[in-house]
Amino acid sequence: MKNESKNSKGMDEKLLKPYEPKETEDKIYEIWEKGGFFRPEINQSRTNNPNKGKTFTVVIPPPNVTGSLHMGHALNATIQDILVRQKRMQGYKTLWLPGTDHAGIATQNVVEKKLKKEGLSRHDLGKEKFIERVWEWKKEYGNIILGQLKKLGASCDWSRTKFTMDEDYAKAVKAAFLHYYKKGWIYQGDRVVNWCVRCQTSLSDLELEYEEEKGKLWHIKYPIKDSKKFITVATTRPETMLGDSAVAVNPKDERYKKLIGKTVILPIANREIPIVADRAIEMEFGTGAVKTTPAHDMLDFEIGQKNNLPVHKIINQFGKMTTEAGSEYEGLSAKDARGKIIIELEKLSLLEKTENYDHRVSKCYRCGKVIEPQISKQWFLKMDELAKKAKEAVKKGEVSFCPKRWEKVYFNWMDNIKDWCVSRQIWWGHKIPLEGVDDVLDTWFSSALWPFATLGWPEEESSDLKEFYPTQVISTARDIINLWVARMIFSSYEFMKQKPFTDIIIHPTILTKDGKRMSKSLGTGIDPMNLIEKYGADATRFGLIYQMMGGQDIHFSEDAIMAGKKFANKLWNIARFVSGQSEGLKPETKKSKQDEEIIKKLDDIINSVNKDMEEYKFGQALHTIYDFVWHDFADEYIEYAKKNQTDKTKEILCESLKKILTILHPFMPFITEEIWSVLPKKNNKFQHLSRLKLKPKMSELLITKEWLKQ
RNA sequence: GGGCGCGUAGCUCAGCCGGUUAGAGCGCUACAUUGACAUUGUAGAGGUCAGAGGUUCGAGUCCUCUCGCGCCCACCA
Repeated sequence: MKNESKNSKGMDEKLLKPYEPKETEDKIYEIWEKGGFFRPEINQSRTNNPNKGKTFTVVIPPPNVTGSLHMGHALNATIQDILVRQKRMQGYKTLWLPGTDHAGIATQNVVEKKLKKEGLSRHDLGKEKFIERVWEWKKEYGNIILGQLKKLGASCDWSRTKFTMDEDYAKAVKAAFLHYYKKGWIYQGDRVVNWCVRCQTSLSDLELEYEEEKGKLWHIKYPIKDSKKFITVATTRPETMLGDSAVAVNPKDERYKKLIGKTVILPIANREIPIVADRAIEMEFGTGAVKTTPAHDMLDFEIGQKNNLPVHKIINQFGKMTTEAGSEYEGLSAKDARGKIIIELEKLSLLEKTENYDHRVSKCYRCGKVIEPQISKQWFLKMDELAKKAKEAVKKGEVSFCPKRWEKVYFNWMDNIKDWCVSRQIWWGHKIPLEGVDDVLDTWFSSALWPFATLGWPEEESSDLKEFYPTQVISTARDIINLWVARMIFSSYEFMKQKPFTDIIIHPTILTKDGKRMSKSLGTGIDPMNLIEKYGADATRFGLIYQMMGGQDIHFSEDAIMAGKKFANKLWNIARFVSGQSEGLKPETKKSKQDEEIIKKLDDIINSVNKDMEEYKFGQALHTIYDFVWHDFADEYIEYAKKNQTDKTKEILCESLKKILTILHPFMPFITEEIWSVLPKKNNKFQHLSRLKLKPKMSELLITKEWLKQ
């Protein structure tokens, strides 16, 4: 940059012996950010650009404001950064739009926990004060994760950072809801929903977690009216029998065929209930006869509707028995009620047998409490029309999953789609914009609008929306394919009349070395910030991508990050050698066999890397660069060039290094930029590698003639 | 009950459309080295490519089955 001092060997003193990422990364990031290199208005300033006028847009999957960067984020951010940096260099007007999600339940829980330490509950504060506290919390901690992304080198346009509760974003949410409402697709209904008694809200099926639990299967005899016979039902939740409205059997079941239509005396409650037929009943399970509790089970609710059964809500929103459960039980917890029921049944000799039975229990994904399914009034969005279009989009290939196999997960969900329960009973979120309704919307309702609401929708005149929509790529984790990706797709077709993005990259899941899930609570997680601290951001990015092969899950090994650090050092020393060697060169104009070979090899690997990048095979691409740089360029050619110090080898060394830096830059942006900054350049237009513009194929560098020759 | 992925060196993984002595990183062994780099170089040890059968002139590579591991979906009460 400035007049560098040279030592006696002609080597830049700037290039210290070992590479120290700490000394360069923050400094370089500041240069990029201050220079506005990540802003599309600035990053496409060249005139002779073959991709002029073309945009490339990626919106980041907005991390929850509660979160801090985990390995999955780090991998995903690196993937996106590689993509946008490459496209930027290729001359696309490139926008990577960052932001955060208000994450209704998650954030509310975090703030509630904090209040608890002060001995307060949210009810002590009241709704308004509580929401104020959440905003305060968001102000203080909500952007931590964005700062961490910067440390990783993410080249987002921070001037366009969005939050799903921003004022303009709230307008978009409101507009979207009212649009559906006017269309008649929003309705209120009584449904059995997954109810979390702790969070006091309904949850969608996708917001549940399942846990295998050792339980029991109780076989209970229900007396048949005007007979001495019984019909035995099997249940894991005997306490719900107080709310039974029927016994259901499969119409094909020979054992029970004759009983269909008969009446049963429900024990304890002493109610008369019918035996009904339903094809959904599995004959093989339990006794093949199922007690039907419409208020507390989804399937039972449906059977109830088909058969016009009364609904007895016997458990309330706090998980306590209601008046309808009978005076003996009112006020008891469901668990206590169960114990009491069992004793009672034993007294009545109606308990036929008890089996051990392991089954999956659904739990709240945020607080882990057992879900209490119960009937409640909720708002729903009709899904049939929306799902149809979204399905077609993927079928027709307008939108594609990469790797393709993930589309199965999507289709499977779309084929079995149910109306979306969009109301939640928490306080932190977008209010449902209807008179007298104080529920809020499911967080994912707002996330579903992310690709266009961040660009200015519903303002028709938004220039960003016109210029940067639709986006090209979304990159995300598999577990939100349906929760988020599917919903963005149908939202976009509904509101924008077009696809939200073309390619959906589903990145690998990062597991521990022995294939276990990384989780904070299990203590198996690794904090990427520690890796950056220890090895540098470039090395961390390298290590993550280096392990990303074949679209499979990554059994994370820190060795790969270490290899990244070593590789950075290797590159650093290659640069020291290339920039240092300048005196006592023999004149030579002809290329030797070795010269020809290395030039060809480099051009070959650049083509191969470009091809892999187009197919999002980032791991393969990085392996190719690594192998070439270390083994072909350093081990072979540099050793050759040491023995043949000529004008020619010097020239080839310089040209090759510049090409290497260019192709490696999206992967390891800091060190490549740093080395670039100290290489002699004729024209200061090419001061920063991040602003370099290339032809689509990197092997044909736009400005080869101008800058390759020194 | 459906669906998906994986089983190749001690560990983490490459090996594309099937083709000569199966590769890398880390680890291990021996040697080298004050002029790019010990965060290095050279050489080396280490694999019946989960198992069985099949297709083929020829199979980690394609087909079938078996075993083992992991994940996802579904209203088995």
